[in-house]
Amino acid sequence: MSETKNRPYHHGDLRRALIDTALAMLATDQNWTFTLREVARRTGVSHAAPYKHFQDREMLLRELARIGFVRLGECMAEAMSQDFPSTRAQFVATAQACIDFARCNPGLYRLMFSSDADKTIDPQLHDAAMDTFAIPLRLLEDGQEDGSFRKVAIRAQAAASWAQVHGLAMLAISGQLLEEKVGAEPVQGALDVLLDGLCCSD
Amino acid sequence: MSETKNRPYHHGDLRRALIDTALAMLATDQNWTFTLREVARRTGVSHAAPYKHFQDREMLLRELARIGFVRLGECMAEAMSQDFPSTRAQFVATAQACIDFARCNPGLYRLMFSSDADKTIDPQLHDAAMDTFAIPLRLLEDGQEDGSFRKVAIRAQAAASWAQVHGLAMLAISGQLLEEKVGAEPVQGALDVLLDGLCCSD
DNA sequence: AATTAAAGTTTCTTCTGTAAACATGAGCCT
DNA sequence: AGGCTCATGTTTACAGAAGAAACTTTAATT
Repeated sequence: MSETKNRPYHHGDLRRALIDTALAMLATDQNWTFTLREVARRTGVSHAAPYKHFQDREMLLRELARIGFVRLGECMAEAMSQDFPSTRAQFVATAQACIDFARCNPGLYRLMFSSDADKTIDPQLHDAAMDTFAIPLRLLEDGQEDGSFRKVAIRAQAAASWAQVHGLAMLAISGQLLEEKVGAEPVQGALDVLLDGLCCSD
Repeated sequence: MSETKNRPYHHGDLRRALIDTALAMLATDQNWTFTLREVARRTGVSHAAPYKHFQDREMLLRELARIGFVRLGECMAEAMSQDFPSTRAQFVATAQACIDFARCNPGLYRLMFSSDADKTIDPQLHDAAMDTFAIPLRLLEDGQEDGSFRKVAIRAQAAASWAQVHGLAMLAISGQLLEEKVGAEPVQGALDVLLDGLCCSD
């Protein structure tokens, strides 16, 4: 009760506080159906105060998504920067990092790729997403360089890799990669399929 | 003005009419932010009438998603059932059918995989989705049988294939598979990567 | 010390979802 | 035919939300 009343009129960093509250609600509920008023209430501020920092509810959601992309990028960059016996192992570890991130933050991950995180109307969000996508791209380039990966159009390889990893992440958080459905080590197995190919080429 | 007033009290098939209106709005706006009242208004019916057919707004959305899965299944089944020189070509055509469906119905496709189409609380939706997923699964089984595809755990292969196709569809409708970004024939290229593998095995 | 502008609050309007009570009419039973 | 009944409509009511506008507080600048 010590700070119930003697809170100063000005919050100090309400923008950040609102973001933190919203991220917490997103993590708790695993959805972003919360209202802006509820966020304001939990932050202990009037329902109109958020509008001083965010044009509307959707702008807050896009900021949450942007933060999500930054964090995802950090996770993948960290996983990628360790020592590996092969580029292949490095690829798997980086992919696993993305999928783990989705598993730990399903709500946030869904938001990042939902239509509420429209990258065409928010340059900052767009850039954050692009920066994150650039991380695995470097891995592919290095892999082609050192002979680990086939030398085909890097763009196609990147699209395929990203589609695969993102697709697995989405399947994972929809509960469709459970052991009983898909065997043990489902992600490893699926990544092996991508790495070795579907066809019998040999 | 001929039928403005002399509409009968009972609609006849309001449930279907509401679904049609909602599908049309989804197709026009490419999002499902429409309100239930607006759907009712456009269907020419009072704002409470929909509740006689749908428990709440989310239930209508799940029904739209269910219809989406049925239609997607039809598209893939049709593409798959044609004559092909190889199982590989059949696989590509089926994948393309899914991605084309997403391109033609981006709003609906997004809804189908959004958290508003929660398969864990709607058995009918869950079943429709499973029926659709089963279609490419048969293709993989046949491909393993006839020696076109590697004989690895079918579940892992299915997960990888589905992840790849769904991932590409999502990238496509996010405008991230444009020629200038990803080269010509981006989908074909990405699918080739999956089919042949990322690694230099040969 | 006075002024200003950013960051809060209060108040108000318009909308939504949803519940409850009421109205209509199509189909069935006699 | 006459009347019941129930699914399917409508009307009315209400709580809560978005967002605009006008007002208040306080930190910072001059």
